[in-house]
Amino acid sequence: MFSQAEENYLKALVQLIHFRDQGNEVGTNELALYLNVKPATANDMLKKLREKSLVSYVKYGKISLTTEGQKAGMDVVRKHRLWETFLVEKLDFTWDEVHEVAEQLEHIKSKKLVNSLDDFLQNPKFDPHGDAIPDREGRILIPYQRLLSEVSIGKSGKVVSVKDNSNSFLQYADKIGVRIGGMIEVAGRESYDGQTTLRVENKDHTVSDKFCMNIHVVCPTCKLGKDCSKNDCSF
Amino acid sequence: MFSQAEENYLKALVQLIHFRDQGNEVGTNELALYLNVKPATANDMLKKLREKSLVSYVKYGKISLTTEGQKAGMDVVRKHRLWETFLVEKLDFTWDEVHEVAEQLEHIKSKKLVNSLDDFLQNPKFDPHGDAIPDREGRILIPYQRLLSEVSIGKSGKVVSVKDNSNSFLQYADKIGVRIGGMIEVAGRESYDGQTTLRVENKDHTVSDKFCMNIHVVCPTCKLGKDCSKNDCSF
DNA sequence: TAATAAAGTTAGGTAGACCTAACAAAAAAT
DNA sequence: ATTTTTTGTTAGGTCTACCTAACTTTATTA
Repeated sequence: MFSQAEENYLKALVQLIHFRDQGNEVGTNELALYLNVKPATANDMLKKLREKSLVSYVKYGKISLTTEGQKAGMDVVRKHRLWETFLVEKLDFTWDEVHEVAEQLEHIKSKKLVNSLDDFLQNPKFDPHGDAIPDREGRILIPYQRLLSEVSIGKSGKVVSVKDNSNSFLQYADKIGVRIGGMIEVAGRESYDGQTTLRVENKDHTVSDKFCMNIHVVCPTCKLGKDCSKNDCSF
Repeated sequence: MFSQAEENYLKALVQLIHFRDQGNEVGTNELALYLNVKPATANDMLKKLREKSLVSYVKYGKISLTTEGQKAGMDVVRKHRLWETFLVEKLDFTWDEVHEVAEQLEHIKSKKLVNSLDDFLQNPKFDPHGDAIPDREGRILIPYQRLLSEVSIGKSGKVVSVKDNSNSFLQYADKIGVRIGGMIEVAGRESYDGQTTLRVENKDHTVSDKFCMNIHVVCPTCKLGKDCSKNDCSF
């Protein structure tokens, strides 16, 4: 079994290496920044994880996860996202309240618990933020998604996830009716600065390009699969 | 907030001081034994808890909890028992599988989580072992209960709790149909060695006195309250 | 390409929670 | 009431996960 700290590093590496749109190279500094520790600390831990064959990297080189390390990290992500789903669906937590608690719950060690919880929630494929939940083997479904900032004028998308998890962002999104599973139409976009007019629940809101770059949407007709273009796709 | 270790000590002290039938005096050695640590370790922690005004004791003297310490310990017990209830009722864990996982879950820090869970479970008063669940203020209902070994021949009792939580005991109890909430009739008892014949679900089982001393039962007609004798009590 | 900046590493140090071994006080037994 | 046993305490050490400060390597840029 892994310590809580080890699990945090493995999860962080999975997120930085596998769950990012571009730039899947990770360094000590970036990892440290992500985990709110100092580079020296991250470096210590990387050596420890290398000893345990969970990561592979050479001095001054880039970091990658071994198969075993990736599996372990995925498992933490799986638990985190299942607990988030539980909190929202069963205990009526709101979208922006779950993260902190899930950070603790993800470290509970019990295979039976995770799998029972999965069944209890009816094996959800996506969590309340719209992120994919890895299955027992660490596999995830990858919806064909793009940033709201890249959706053409006049087209619509269904919100599947957000990149920013800060309270200020989540509350703002919530206020203008932007939530996971909801539809957004791009009514207009200013070429000068990317200011974008969104139509949400029949109301228009003008938001910044920055805001749009934090929201992932999928084509509402063909949510899954990479062959989206074959259908009469919204994008 | 308290560390996980601190919480464990506070919980242990609550159990040893308040949740025991007799001998509510606790010493360093006993506490250490209970927590599977060495006396020196327990002593270190006691000094730390005294610093924080959670326990009060003098060198070589007996240990007691301050009001604050008792509240904190009760809170851990509350969480432990709520999670056990959740595991059994919602995730179909069995009686003897819950303890280990609840030991981890009890340390999750979120008032909202505990109270939501409490509501989700419909504010249970007793956990799957039949132990009382403290409420938000740390209060518990005390059922008028006695040991099965003290129930007279011919009388019946409803099982409310067990003292032994070892797997061997729990599995044995389960095998002969003894479970929380179930009825047991004392059909006979050998005065020589206390061998007792129990009638459970219309079957008779002969068990040892030791076994009976681990089971708490309440009068089935007047479960709560100390004024049991007023009614036509089964005992 | 040499100077500067950024990224990564090492050495040595702290706090928490545990340990062993030696010792002191209190309780029990002779 | 003295010895023995039990119980409790102290001192000093380990391991984990963090830290700072100093240093080295790699990358950037002038």
